[in-house]
Amino acid sequence: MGKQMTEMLKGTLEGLVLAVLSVQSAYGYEITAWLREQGFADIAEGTVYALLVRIEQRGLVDVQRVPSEKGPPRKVYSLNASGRASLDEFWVTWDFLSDRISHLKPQGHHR
Amino acid sequence: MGKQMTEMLKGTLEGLVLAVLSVQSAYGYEITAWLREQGFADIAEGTVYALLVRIEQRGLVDVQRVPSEKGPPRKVYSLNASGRASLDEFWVTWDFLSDRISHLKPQGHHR
DNA sequence: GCGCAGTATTCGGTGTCACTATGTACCTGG
DNA sequence: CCAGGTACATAGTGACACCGAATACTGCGC
Repeated sequence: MGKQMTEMLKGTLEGLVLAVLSVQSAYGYEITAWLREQGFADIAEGTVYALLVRIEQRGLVDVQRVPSEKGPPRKVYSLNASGRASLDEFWVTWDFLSDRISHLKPQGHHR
Repeated sequence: MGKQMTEMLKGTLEGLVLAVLSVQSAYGYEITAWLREQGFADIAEGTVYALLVRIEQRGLVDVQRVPSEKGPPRKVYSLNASGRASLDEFWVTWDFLSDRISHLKPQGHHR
């Protein structure tokens, strides 16, 4: 992963995960695998777990331990009301930032 | 500034500044003022100056001291070849990330 | 002439975040 | 038994934006 990507993920990775959880509950290993499929090939497992611990401690998600047939019990996270509010905020912030940045992109002005 | 914005600016602020400098050379105070006009109202002056020092040390910009009629001499930064390369990289990273994130954005109207 | 506001830059300390590296634990197949 | 996939946790590191304060140069009003 490039250094630029590492820095750019700060803040956005949390939104990304919240957005995923808003669609469907999921557990850490699953989310990591999904991110890798999406092209975040080098995302570190530890990063995702740490993020999940963080949003749990902030009360943005509810957790349920679910036994797995294939390994240790899973911690399934689901977005709660606080989490949805935080996700809404994320979209506002993202829209603002992405709007400002797109204005600066050379291709932004068409021929 | 919201905490979300603070985190999201990590990595993107540098790209933002490089993009500004690709249009025209500028000095710190000027860049800060411009950012504030663009809606980054609470951007910290110290943040911009620290960023400029950083990209100077990485050799992405050339610097020229220019006397000011209104205060102490200005440090005018201009993007060099390395800086343009780094900016190109930034756009690649940005496009990738913003593409993944936009896929997750609910385009509907339900919540 | 003196303080004050606007201009312009610098710097030490803080908190947050992604990454690295490693460890633990559970299960199945060879 | 043990190798490999599944699943989670965490101590330490580095990078970055922020805060607060300091420094310095100028022109203006009093």
